[in-house]
Amino acid sequence: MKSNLYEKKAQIFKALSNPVRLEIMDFLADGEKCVCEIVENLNYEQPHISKSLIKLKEAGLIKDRNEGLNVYYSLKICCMGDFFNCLNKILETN
Amino acid sequence: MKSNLYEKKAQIFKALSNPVRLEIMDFLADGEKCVCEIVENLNYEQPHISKSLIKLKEAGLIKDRNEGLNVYYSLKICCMGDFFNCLNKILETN
DNA sequence: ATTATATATTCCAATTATGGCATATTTAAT
DNA sequence: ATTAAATATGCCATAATTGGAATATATAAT
Repeated sequence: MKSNLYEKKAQIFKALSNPVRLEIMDFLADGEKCVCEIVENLNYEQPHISKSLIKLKEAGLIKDRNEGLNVYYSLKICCMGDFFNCLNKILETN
Repeated sequence: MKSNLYEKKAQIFKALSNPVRLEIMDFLADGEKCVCEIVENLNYEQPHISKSLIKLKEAGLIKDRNEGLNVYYSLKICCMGDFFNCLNKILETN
């Protein structure tokens, strides 16, 4: 029960424990974006971006929406901003 | 510069991306504890706990203090609670 | 039906994390 | 100086993650 909950939380943190995926989260904080926009703006291979998005989605951090050929991703979590601010403080401190 | 910042944040998330370490963070939320108390309360080997604590400390999430033979660890971060509440919401949703 | 475009998947080698066990280090007490 | 107790470190096999390259799938347009 309880340990299972820690597992699930760890899963979420794991999804966020990668610089590329963090950069994607940051980019999505600006609003919904299609994969192509993300690939254009961040400098990584399209398959890499795609895999990163899927990992974030599986963790429940973002959601997707199809429109023709495009897939639009957006944040599904509202409290990232606060926590990121907190992290910035930590990074300043040490 | 910027990518380096994402690296560092990813490092913090990585430290939190493990159920044992999350359980330790939760336990420390109650207040400062020595390693022995953590080992007694959580059911893991002492070396495992010790290594987990060091990883959390390196990430800047906890701090330590020596007193005789004992080493006391405590949280160095104030915003975990809010973010954990947010995670709970996510976990309820999916 | 063919072609083009957007996105996802598979495969793979290299790196990194995990957790157990044995052992080392440090401090205090006798 | 020895011993005991608390904590940290090193070693190791296994498992998971990483990111690149090639390929597959799906949708739309001609």
